[in-house]
Amino acid sequence: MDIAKLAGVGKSTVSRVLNNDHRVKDETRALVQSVIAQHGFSPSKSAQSMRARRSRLIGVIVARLDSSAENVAVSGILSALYAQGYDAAIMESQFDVDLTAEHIEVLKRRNADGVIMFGFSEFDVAQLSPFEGRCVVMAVDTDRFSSVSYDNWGAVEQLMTHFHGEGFRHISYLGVTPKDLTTGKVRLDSYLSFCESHDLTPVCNIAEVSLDSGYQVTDSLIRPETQAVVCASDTLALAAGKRLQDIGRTDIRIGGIGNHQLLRFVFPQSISVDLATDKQVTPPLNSYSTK
Amino acid sequence: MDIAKLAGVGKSTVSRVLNNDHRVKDETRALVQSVIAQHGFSPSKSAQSMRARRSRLIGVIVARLDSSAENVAVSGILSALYAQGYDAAIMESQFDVDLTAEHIEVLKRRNADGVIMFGFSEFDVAQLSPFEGRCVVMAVDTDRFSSVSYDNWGAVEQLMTHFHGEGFRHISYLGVTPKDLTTGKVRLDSYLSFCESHDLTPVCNIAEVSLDSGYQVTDSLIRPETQAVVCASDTLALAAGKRLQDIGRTDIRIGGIGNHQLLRFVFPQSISVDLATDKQVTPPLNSYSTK
DNA sequence: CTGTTAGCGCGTTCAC
DNA sequence: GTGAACGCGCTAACAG
Repeated sequence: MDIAKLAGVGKSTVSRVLNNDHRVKDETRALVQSVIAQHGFSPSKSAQSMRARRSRLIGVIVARLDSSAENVAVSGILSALYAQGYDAAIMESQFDVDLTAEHIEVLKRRNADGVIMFGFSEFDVAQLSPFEGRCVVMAVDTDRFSSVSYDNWGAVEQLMTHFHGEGFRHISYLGVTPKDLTTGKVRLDSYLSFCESHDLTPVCNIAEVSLDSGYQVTDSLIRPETQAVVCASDTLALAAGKRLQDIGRTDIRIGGIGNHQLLRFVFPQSISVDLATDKQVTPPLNSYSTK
Repeated sequence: MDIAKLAGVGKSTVSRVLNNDHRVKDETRALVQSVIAQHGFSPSKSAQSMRARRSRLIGVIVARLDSSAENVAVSGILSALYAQGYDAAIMESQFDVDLTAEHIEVLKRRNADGVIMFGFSEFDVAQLSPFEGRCVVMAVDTDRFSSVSYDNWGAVEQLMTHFHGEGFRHISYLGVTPKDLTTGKVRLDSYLSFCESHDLTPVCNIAEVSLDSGYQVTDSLIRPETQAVVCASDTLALAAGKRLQDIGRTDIRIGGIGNHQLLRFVFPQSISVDLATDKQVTPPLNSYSTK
């Protein structure tokens, strides 16, 4: 260690200063610190994590970097991590199982202390076994790992209750494929269940996760008596809103999930529930807040 | 190295297998590989980068994780990086000088091989001095580091030329504060210059970078004769589009910068130029493509 | 072709 | 309080 000789002290003294060990005389500490500052020295994380057997690095694997829902969560996660003195390695799975596997491998090789993974349908949680006990899976239900699952059922129910409370009895639903368990099946089931228990006639259809698809499929949901359209995501809600506008049905209200700011801005007749405020954490972990 | 003993060979042989060194007998290689596979072993990046004096890690500091313009660029950067066998450390500056400094410090401590930084007004490129010669600054003009600057002037000019070519002579401009050199001043100057050289009367104003602000400021740009509004960003264009819709001026065309998919979807009367296709790289670097 | 040796920069004993 | 010595997992240089 260069600093040690420059300050005329031993390596371990420098190490102690770096780690705020109290067993250092104040003058010595000041001296070492000034030398460190002068040379812009900073300890190597590689060496530290090699020796200390931990890296203070947490991998955060999102599905898409440009997903607004994930961004909200990531933003909270990052500040919580930084506050605890951890670094984050943000990676993008792109819903790709192989790419995800590579990311996990990299995290393993970097001695990551843990992983926060945003799940997707095809993702096999078993891939996380190297991080067993040190990982959290978001937006997926699994009993093998700690998981934070969004309250998909509740989100749809919340929207339905809202519209139903306004006296609406003709509420359509625009969803995504049930192959996607959480965004697809659970939300659709929640809609159907609500309809059944409240004696409503369900009118629903499935679209791709794209604006154009949502736009086109919307037509199949519109009857003269339709009063609202609940959508499985804000992207679909935007698409539906646009279609409704184009066919002059601005009387129809829109419900989305994700709390995307553009939705309400462009289509004020819409509401969107925020998944981030309504999570279910299983089992209990060290608490972290999205704030 | 555990693998070495298990396979009954020397450490360096294992190392050679790991690094695809040809100087290993095929059987030995196969043996070692099978042992490696059996134990799910993978070499520690910490140890490697400590020894090899390089980490194959590149820091990518974006301003905002949810910026669509940056996401487009990052997406291309990531695939280019992965293709070259590099890892990326994605970080978010949030336009915060201090946070950026911390990120750079972390990258230094992790022995990052280089940095790709998306600049912002207050950012002082001097902070990157530890990575002198090994960094690229995006969206900022500087002669100290390699920089990729978007063609801000050209983007506005392109939009103006487009509308002018359609015969429009009353084109307003909605910009952001000139304190922001690239998004603010350069784009505004480009507008003013175009007006002067084409004998148009400039009508322009400055908004905050928010939907609400853009919405409000739009009014000040609208005259009975107004034919188009060019905006400094797609966010502002969305805001303007909404305002124009609300006041029934859908005859007015909109120009944005950033190629945000929602803009054209919601307001088909708009066009948006893509900064990503029109970059200026200074000085020449190892080429990389956003594709 | 393969094994042995010497550090990379740090934290952690253990002596002083 | 402080310094010297050792080893983390790996690669490069050298010796077979």
